[in-house]
Amino acid sequence: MIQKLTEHDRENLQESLATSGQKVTPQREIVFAVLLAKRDHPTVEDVFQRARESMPGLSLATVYNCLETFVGCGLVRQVNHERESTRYCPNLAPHAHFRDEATGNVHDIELPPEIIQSLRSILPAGFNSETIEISFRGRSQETAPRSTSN
Amino acid sequence: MIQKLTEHDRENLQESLATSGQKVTPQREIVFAVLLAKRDHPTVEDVFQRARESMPGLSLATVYNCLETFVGCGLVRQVNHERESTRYCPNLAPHAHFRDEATGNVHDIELPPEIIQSLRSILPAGFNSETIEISFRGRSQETAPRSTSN
DNA sequence: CTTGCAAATTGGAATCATTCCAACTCATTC
DNA sequence: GAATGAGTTGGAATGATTCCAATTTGCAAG
Repeated sequence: MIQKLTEHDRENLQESLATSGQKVTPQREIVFAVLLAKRDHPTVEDVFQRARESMPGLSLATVYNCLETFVGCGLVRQVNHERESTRYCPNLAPHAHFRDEATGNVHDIELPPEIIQSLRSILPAGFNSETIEISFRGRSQETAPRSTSN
Repeated sequence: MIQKLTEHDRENLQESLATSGQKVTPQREIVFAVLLAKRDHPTVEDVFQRARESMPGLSLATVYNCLETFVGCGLVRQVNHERESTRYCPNLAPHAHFRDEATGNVHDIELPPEIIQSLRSILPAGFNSETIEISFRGRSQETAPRSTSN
């Protein structure tokens, strides 16, 4: 079951939405809370299932809408690996992703600023990048079961 | 219209296929030739259209099969950006991709070994990566029309 | 309070890339 | 020249995502 948002998180949500002229709704609160509650890079379907526990009437379309809205106002990041379902991630710090082929789990990998800097520097003149995405694929010796919880 | 494979390219194809116990077929030759002829990171549909010019009876399913086979034996790389259709790339040297948001074009960006090295080094112990994918998204001042030809 | 809006939500249909499958082709081998 | 098996084919099936028209909701104005 999903706990409610902390005061701080709700404000964050409220402000980010307001900035792009949008409002907090019960659905958006729940979807946001789900993302914060378990940071295991859930798919839309995952979010849908979890959110339904608190709000049974919630529709899949709304989950798509909410997540798109959040991405639009910079509250969460999309994570894609190959052509698998898109996953969502409320970690806004610059980071790369490691996808464990054995388990399917996705881990955040901290990204030191100097690496980002050196990556930018390999772009030829005239290439202006807004986003850099880095993903590793391989195997990790995870001990924990499926999760990278909060 | 697609030129035939050079002697060298055909041998390359033949050997790579043979290594995983597979044979050269007319369809595979054409699909491979299409990839080499214009290295603009075509989608399956692109490849299909181009290959049909030389082999009208070719089926889409076969193009999918051929490309999958090539990826399997290391002849070409898959390139994914967000959830767009998969693109294919016969450039085997380590490189990143730059996706121009304005045109949709994808450019190869050379990747110096020391960068790859430093990227590997940010992985925590226990994470063994087989592949690193790096993609930039932004805008470039391209002068040339849609292509990054051979 | 009502009324009227605009934004948000909903369920289901539509789309699109990709995969699956069963039938067919073709080159080889016995 | 029949059997074998890989490869090819067209069409059906799948699955994630998007689209859409109909409601619902939250407010603001009267």
